[in-house]
Amino acid sequence: MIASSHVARGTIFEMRRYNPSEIEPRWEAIWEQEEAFRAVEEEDGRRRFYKLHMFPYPSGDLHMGHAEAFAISDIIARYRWMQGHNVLHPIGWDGFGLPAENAAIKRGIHPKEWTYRNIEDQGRTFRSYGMSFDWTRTFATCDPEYYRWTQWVFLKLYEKGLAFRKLAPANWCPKDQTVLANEQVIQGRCERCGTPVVRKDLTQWFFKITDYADRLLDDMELLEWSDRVLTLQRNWIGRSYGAEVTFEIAETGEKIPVFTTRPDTLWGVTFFAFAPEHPMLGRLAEAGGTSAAVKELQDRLQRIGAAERDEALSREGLALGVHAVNPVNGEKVACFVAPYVLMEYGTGAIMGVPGHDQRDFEFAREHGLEIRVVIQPPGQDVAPDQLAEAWPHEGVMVNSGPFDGTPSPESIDAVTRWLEKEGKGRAATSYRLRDWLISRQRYWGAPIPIIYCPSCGEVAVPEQDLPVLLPDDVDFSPHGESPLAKHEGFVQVACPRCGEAAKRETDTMDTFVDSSWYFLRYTSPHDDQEAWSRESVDRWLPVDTYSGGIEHAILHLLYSRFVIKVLYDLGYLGFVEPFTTLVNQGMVLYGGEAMSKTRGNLIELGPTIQKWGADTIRLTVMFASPVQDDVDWATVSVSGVHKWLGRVWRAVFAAAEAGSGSRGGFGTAGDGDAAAPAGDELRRLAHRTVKAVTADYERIGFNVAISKMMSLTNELQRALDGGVRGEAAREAAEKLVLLLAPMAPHIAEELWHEALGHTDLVSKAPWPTWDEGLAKVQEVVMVVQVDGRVRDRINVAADATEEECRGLALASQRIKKFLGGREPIQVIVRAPKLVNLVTLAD
RNA sequence: GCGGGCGUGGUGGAAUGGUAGACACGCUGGCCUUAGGAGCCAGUGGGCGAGAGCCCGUGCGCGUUCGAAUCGCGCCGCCCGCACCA
Repeated sequence: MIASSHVARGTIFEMRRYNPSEIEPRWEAIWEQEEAFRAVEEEDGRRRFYKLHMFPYPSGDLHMGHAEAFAISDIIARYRWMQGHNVLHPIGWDGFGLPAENAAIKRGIHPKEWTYRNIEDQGRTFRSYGMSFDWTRTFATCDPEYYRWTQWVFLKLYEKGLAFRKLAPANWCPKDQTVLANEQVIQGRCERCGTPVVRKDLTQWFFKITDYADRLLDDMELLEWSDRVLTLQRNWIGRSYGAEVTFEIAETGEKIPVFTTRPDTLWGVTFFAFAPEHPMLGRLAEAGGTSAAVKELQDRLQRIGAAERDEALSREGLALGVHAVNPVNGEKVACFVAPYVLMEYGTGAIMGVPGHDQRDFEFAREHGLEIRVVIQPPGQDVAPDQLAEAWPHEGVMVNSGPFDGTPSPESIDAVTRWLEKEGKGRAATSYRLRDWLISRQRYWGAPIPIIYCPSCGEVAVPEQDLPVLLPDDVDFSPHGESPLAKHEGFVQVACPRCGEAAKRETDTMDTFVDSSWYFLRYTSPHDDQEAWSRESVDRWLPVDTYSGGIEHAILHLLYSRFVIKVLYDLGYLGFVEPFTTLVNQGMVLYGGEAMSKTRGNLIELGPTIQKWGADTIRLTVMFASPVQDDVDWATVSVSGVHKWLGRVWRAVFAAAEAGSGSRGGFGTAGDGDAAAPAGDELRRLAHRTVKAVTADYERIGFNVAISKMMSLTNELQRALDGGVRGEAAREAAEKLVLLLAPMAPHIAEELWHEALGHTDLVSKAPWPTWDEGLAKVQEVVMVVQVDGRVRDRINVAADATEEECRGLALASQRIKKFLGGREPIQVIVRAPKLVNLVTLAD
């Protein structure tokens, strides 16, 4: 018994105005009191449904972007409750991260205080938005009770050899004396001070995600995600098939492999090039007598950023004075150092084929190197000096010794097999994906649980010593190394193995590590014995529907998939993909631009709810466009939706009153027979609407679902005005309220109790059903076409046969007029909707 | 350059290969009201017509089909991602 003051049927109805500011807080309090949306851990025969939305970053309060995203999540969760599922719909916060630190530096308050204050604000706004979260399971990733287990996950990867340190170039701002994440480098400059960023080599921690490249690609077939996101991930991993071919340096005898996707162009190699960071370069330059010039080039590159390097150096290069021997024909070609060769991809060295690669072509032109045609476009005979650009496409091999005449694409396999047989190379696969750099020289993150001992070396913090607590009293302004490095109490530690004085790792983890496993923790959020209970995780996971912004299409989703696969391999989980279905919502724009604080066009959610009510906002963002499309808040009509809710309010109260008097049954009119057919029609419409709207909920077509509910509202009111009374009116009103409940839960509860007199929560009420017979249309408008043009419309019974339709169409006076005596040469009948009379021969 | 997506009224958007523009916003006219960010009614793709109605119309072109916004091919334009990835 929840309703405090529901009005019994048959009493005098008091027609109140729709007043969301009075209704909404009341129902929010009731849901919370009743723990209406608490996921049930025990087995109770219901299907479990895990609805997750990407947890928010606690910077400031919620804005309209959150309004759109979380409305989708909440509607799905509430719909599943009404479908009789046991729903897990949790919320937490991605608490660590740079913005907290920067905001804190700017405002002079501690990141912790700033973060937890924002979490509190956001939580309050979520409640006033009517979110059906299970509030008993909430946490933030910056809680020590949480990051303890993030550190534990790190240790599991470390034990498996998947977390390791290596020297790697980082983005370094010389002014701020700090390492920057890629996202903080805007066009080669520091996002904060505008100083050009330089490369600096630092020893940093990585996760070996590259080991999982194939599985991350191949398991995509298990996912119901949009092609868009899957393609983004596929491109990001960037798997290429080809061959590794070993060249030999003529002067030193050193062997150096290169990766190529086009082994069929091997006879077109006219030069060889190394990346400027290639480790062999020093020795080769020495052998070639070019050490000074090479050193000068390397130093210059070191000083400038990656972006500038791309533009300024384009096809620059320097001959090393040594030669590489092409294994297929024994030719010696000149070796270069060239900045367009990347150390990070393949082997850091390339074979140069100017005839068939545009970059090699431009390089050859620049340096006066030979251009050779070894793949002839089909049916053509192109001489090298006729080439205006490289020919990277398919063709027939020429000037290629034993392979002359071999057509691509078979030529690639043929040459690869030959290389393997001759011991000159082998089939190989290369990836664009790099290992995941997780070190951050920052304060506000989870400390990496590693200790460096002078005797024992790198030692993992024992599990029972977790968490490695982040100290509060730290000077977190940037100084070029982690702020933790200056905190003696943190750094100094006894070696867990030998007890000697040792030092802690002072870098913290990338926040993407925190968010790569948080969805597991919701299943047992307060467990202080283990990160998650295997039993509980197996019950709830994988997530049934995961929703969130497209901006996380690559990093967060890829990292989570990777971590889950590792944990599966280690036996901690029983599934390989965390998120079965993914829904990406569009952005909320303002005047065609993304909302942002700096632009000053950020519409906050809290005040907007104050003004219109949560239900109106939820419906407005859902009605404005399909969920995956953007919404421009500058052009939406909040008042249109608000007015509709007013009509729903009045119609449902009126219907309840009209339905309370006579209980005579469906279609019975209170005042006269005239309304009986209208009541019958209303009833059919109600059933038809339930069927259609249910399908819309299933496919997440919320904008269309709303339009159908609007139509039902309009017809209900019209029917009431036309004198419809009794069950027909009441049933239509009930079904409307039930259909509306996931989207506008507050007004739905109020009407369910106050107008319709129920005592249970509509939020947990069974989803409305429909009668197929009633939902079926009785009479339809049949379109009669002559030669594909609509010439008449005839009302026919929905079950009219093909023969009946044909007869009606041919009997039509209008159609006779259009036929003008001609006999149709063909009659297409699609009973009962369409007849097409064809008179034209083609 | 490569990959993906998208082009429908003044606007947001509907439309299992079968009535294009549902449902709204906006606008126009009218009614009601002391008043209203209220309510109600009618109209609203373009052209022609007094009207019944006719013609045109989903970026452009070609095609498949009795029939195309929808399927295929070729353009044009816009958006997003990656970008010297060998």
